[in-house]
Amino acid sequence: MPKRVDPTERRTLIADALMRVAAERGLEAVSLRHVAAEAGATTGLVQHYFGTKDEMMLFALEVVSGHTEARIGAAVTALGPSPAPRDLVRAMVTQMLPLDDARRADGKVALAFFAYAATRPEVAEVQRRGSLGLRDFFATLMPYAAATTLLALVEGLGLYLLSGTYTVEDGLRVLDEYLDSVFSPAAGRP
Amino acid sequence: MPKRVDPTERRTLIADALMRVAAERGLEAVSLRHVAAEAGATTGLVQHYFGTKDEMMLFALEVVSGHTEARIGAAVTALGPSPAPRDLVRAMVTQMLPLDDARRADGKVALAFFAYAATRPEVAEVQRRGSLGLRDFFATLMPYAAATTLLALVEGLGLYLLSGTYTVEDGLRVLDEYLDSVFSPAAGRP
DNA sequence: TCCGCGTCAATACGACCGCAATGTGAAAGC
DNA sequence: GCTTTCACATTGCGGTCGTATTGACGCGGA
Repeated sequence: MPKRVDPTERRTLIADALMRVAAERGLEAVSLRHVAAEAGATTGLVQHYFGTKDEMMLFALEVVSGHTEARIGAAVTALGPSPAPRDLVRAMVTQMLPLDDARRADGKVALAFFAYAATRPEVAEVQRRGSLGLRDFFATLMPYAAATTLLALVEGLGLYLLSGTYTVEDGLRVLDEYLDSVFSPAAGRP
Repeated sequence: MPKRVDPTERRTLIADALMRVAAERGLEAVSLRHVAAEAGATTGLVQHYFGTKDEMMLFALEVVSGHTEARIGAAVTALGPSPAPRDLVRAMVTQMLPLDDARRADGKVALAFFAYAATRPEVAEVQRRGSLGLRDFFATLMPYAAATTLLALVEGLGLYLLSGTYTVEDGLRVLDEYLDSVFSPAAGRP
């Protein structure tokens, strides 16, 4: 047998390059050549690990959601055991907001994929499942309607933060106010 | 002078074709050839009225925002004079949601442009100005923080409605609940 | 009348695209 | 040591892209 290589390692290496290209120049700049160049490889390598471009895109989408899920998981464990519901929810949705460069890059790619999904039903299905899973989890911590609202609110905040329309302070203030309205029992009313 | 033609009429004709292509096949399928074919014209005509592709895209973006603004204006005048603030706001944001085919198509294009803007600062600036203008107007009808929240919420709802993640009923329920929380004086509390 | 210009069509060009085919090099098994 | 097989590199094909160029056609002004 010849030299053996971990295929998923190579695939994530390529997907990382893809996301760098997508974050810097947009998803429409993602081509086999550009991704290969960004990865310091040739198009042949990319072709070897992804039979077609669509395969590559789909894998990259999974990597992006993997990033956010990993961040969410880390933030949750950092909270220690049995945190207050409000803290838990806040820690989770905070990881979905573009608050630093890493999350900004992921957010850009995620947004690009959202538009990409508008004409690819199978991609849309992946996103749909992820969002609804999150919504259902939130619904165990707060009323169903509030969970639905929260998710939409966070998505919209992410958009406006990404485009620079809202400042980070505004975004966090909006988020905290909404969490207050859900989790605190109509505070400050005599 | 030779044959004269209304240039803006031709330009909107082309832009309409562009939006049809974008709504059906995604913004990445928007090319001079495709747009020209959809408009029943040649690429030469498109080039004649838009020196470059970017000019065409920018004009189309203005047309999309024009659509929503027109819908908003119509909905507002349909409300008659001096409507209740809640009704006014609801009528306006409802026009930003993809609740029928026309608004769905516009929403798809708007989403595509949002992603497009992520790598084009001058496009992002156009969108930013529009959103902040709307936010400031809403801020004359409700608290500033609530206006900020509402806009983000509507944007997120639009996304989830577009992707089919939320149903129209869910979306409208979320919207109405939020409007209740803003406009009704902590109802149902003795 | 005919000239000039606005309007549009036709075509060509160079760049880039996804993808397939083919070649090369090295390590594992015999 | 030869062969096999995986891991990549190279190259080329057919197509589409944005754009520039060029020309035809029609009509208002001289």
